[in-house]
Amino acid sequence: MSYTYEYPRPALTVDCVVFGLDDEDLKVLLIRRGVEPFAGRWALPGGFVRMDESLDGAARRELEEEAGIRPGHLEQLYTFGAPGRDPRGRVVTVAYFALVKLSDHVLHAATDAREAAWFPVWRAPKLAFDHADVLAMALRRLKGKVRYQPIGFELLPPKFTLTQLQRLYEVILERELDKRNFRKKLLAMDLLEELDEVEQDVSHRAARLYRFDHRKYKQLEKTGFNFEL
Amino acid sequence: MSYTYEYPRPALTVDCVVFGLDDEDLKVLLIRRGVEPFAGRWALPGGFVRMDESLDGAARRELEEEAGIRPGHLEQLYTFGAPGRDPRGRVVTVAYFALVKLSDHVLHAATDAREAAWFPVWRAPKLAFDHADVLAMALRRLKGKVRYQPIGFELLPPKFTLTQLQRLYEVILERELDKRNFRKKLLAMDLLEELDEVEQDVSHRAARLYRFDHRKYKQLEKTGFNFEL
DNA sequence: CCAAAAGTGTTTCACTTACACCCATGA
DNA sequence: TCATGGGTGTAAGTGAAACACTTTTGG
Repeated sequence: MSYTYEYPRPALTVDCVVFGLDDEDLKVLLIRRGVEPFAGRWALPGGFVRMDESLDGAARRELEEEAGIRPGHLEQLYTFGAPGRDPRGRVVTVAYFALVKLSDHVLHAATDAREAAWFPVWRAPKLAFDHADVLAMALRRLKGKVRYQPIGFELLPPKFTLTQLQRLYEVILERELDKRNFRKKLLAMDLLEELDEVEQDVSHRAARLYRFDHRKYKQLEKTGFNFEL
Repeated sequence: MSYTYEYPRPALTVDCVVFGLDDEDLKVLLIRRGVEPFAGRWALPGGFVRMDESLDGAARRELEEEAGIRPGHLEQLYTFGAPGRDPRGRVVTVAYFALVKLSDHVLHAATDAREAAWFPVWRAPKLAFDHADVLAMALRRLKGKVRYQPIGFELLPPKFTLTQLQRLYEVILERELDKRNFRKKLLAMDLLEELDEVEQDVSHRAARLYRFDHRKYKQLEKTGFNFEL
């Protein structure tokens, strides 16, 4: 059936939804397009998949090239291939979903002459192509996954306070959580290493810092343990 | 940036993992390959995506063409694109995951001159390409999803007994469930319509038949109800 | 009357939820 | 000393899990 190779082929791209978190908001990384179609519009970082690289590899390369970002968590999200999604012709895109520690990634002005910026996810500008759909799906995935996999930590600095962690969940899940119950539950999991340090430069009692214990999590995972909210 | 279109493009296919359930086993639909590579080997049904059809559309078309199947549930699973996965060259495949009522799909011998058959998922033959990985991922997805979405019903006939339903979950989740707790929980959800009929032709007390109430589920979904196990 | 599966309730235990006050710190 | 967030425990309610016998039917 090698004649099948003579079929015309769609173009193949990857696009990445990269989330970050700061004191104000959950943020998403966008790039301003320089060329048609959608010149001037904001869009997800992404680009064409090369013949010799994996899909994950393409996603990582594009993030590095377009924004100098190496995400702490990267996973495939969904593949979008509706025939009309790119006005230039048939382009199928494999969308990825990534989390970064914003503190590590202050954008040092547009790596490859493009404009890159973080936008609050709930107030993103109008996006190019079907990227609004991609973003929406990524948010749904984040909201779902954060509850049963400890990926949220990839949005925080290595050392964080329980209040920061709680705020992370509140922002992502879009609801308030009870402080005492939250702390009880998380500490009971025994996945947070309690440090002998406190946050600095606050004008009130300084909170204790914790670190997520990846090693312990991997152990527990094997024994059938399930992280849950 | 339309020069990018001159990049060489990977070929794009879809492959489908179709599950069915009978009295013995959870089954997966396989097609025997007629040509190289992997001639004679069993593989997932699938084929090339046409320029004018959606990815879902391609999956449905291939299932129809290769096995005469119209699945009750079809969803995108994952996109596999490791550079070496097809010996002929770069082929990226969008994998789908489908459920059918086996009773509706007794295979009427190979629609397009190919051999198609149902295999027990835990005893599938050696598969072509990376299809074993695809199957493994589909199983993981099924196992996960069946617990929080009522898709299992797509594997059963429209009218079924609670015992059949329980067996379905036991087979998929690979563990035994307590009969009383199972019935209590499911009936409490109020999603099963109790019919005035019983199963036929059994040599013991006949069990009552139930029907899944899709309509009611859609209602409840809106009100924030969550199906769970 | 025997075999086979259908059908049915209660208790225990664990976890979730709701809820309010004192403490430590820096300004 | 005041403002700000940090940190803590208990009681009530809800849901999960464990568990065994009687009923119905056909052979």
